[in-house]
Amino acid sequence: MRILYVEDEKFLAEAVIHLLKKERINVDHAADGEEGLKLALKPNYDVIVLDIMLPKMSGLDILKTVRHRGIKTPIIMLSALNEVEDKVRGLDFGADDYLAKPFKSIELIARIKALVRRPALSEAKVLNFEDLKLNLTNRTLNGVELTDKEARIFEMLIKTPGSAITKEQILAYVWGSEVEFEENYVEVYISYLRKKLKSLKSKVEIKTIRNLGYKLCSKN
Amino acid sequence: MRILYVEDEKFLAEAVIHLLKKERINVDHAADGEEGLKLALKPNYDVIVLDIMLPKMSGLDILKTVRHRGIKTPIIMLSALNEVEDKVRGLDFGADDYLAKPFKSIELIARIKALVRRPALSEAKVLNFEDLKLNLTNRTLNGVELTDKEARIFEMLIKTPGSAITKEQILAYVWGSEVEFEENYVEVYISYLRKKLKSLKSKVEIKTIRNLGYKLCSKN
DNA sequence: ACTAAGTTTTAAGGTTGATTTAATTTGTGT
DNA sequence: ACACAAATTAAATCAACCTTAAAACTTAGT
Repeated sequence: MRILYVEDEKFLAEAVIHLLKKERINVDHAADGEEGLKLALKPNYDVIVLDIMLPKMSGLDILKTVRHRGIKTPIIMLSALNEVEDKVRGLDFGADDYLAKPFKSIELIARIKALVRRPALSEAKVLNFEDLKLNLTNRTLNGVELTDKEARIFEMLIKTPGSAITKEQILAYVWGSEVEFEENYVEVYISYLRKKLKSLKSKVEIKTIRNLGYKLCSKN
Repeated sequence: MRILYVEDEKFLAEAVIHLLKKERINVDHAADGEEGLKLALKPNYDVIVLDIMLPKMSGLDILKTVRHRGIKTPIIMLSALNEVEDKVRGLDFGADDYLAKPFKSIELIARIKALVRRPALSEAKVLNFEDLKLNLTNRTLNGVELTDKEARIFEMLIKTPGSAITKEQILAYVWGSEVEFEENYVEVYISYLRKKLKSLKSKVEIKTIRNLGYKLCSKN
């Protein structure tokens, strides 16, 4: 599990990070709002923890921007002021939980885990469309193995059957928004996926919509 | 046999530990709730004994957290108050037994032994997959001896034949929360397990799924 | 307490295969 | 037919993973 923790109080941050690591939670830390936002837009995190009062850009602004971009990662807000105001505003803007400072680390850990609740060891995450079955637990498409990037792109496609997704959306989700945008990345991987669909003799194909993006649909 | 005993009353704790040691039971002792939880999450104990009233974190909270993590170690709750309330709540949260204070040490010892004997009686701990038979009672894989860590990792793999498990999951289950995260531990042990599978000429192999984890599957 | 055997941790170097890069070819709409 | 978008391919790169061996622990036996 990997989380992003945006916190400017150096001493507190260090203590919390230490405890999170002991819990096997990987932590990226940002010490101000701008860096926090930059990292928050990467598609790497299971949970984002945002202090509200931050240099350069407030936690609430990060929250707003992230949600505005359509990123659904669970977010926990922290506030030094136990003000109902902040709490209400945070939850309004799409935060998932709220914790007043000072808090016990164990409390934060519990809330992080509550938000993630990963599926039990055995249950597989499977997505279906027509004759296709994408298994994200062992990263196979009808038995054929996919690489990390292939699987994430196909996950996007299969989650929105019918409607198209743009290359920008794919880049944002799979590569994160910090990368130099190279649309060719997407083209290369779409090509790999098509090759695999062909080898599966699937009835489904990835259709190009010029100047827009791609969508999954039945042949003919 | 190794147990964890979480108890803040120093004098009582010393007396009980002394008697347990006479019984050749190895005891780790924690004097407050936080330390208790930390130790309880290690996968080292045959039984955990939790006082309910503790500094920093109550025994009930430890119990809840431990069970929430899927740890099945038998747990005995101790309460200074002979309150039905506590008893009921403890058992609800997944405790295996309950003992009211004051208790006689011999009583505690009897209950610990009762709990340890239990699984041996009911379940023959054998897990199968293809041509492999993992015996957890004597820790052998088709007759070949495994070390503790090897056996625990292989147990995870064989319990989820279809799907992959991540290094994080393995670290959490086998090493518990105490270690600074070292993925190389897992890699080393996977390597040892592969060597043993090879020497068994098994049809089964451990497959790496890059950036995800490992799974067990038939060759070819 | 000392020794020996077995297990786990540490660390370094080697290998592999997914990803990136880049050049070329194919396709599409006007 | 033209211009531009998208597809394809193969080679280069780089991070993830593997292996090994030695050091550091543990445990049990004398």
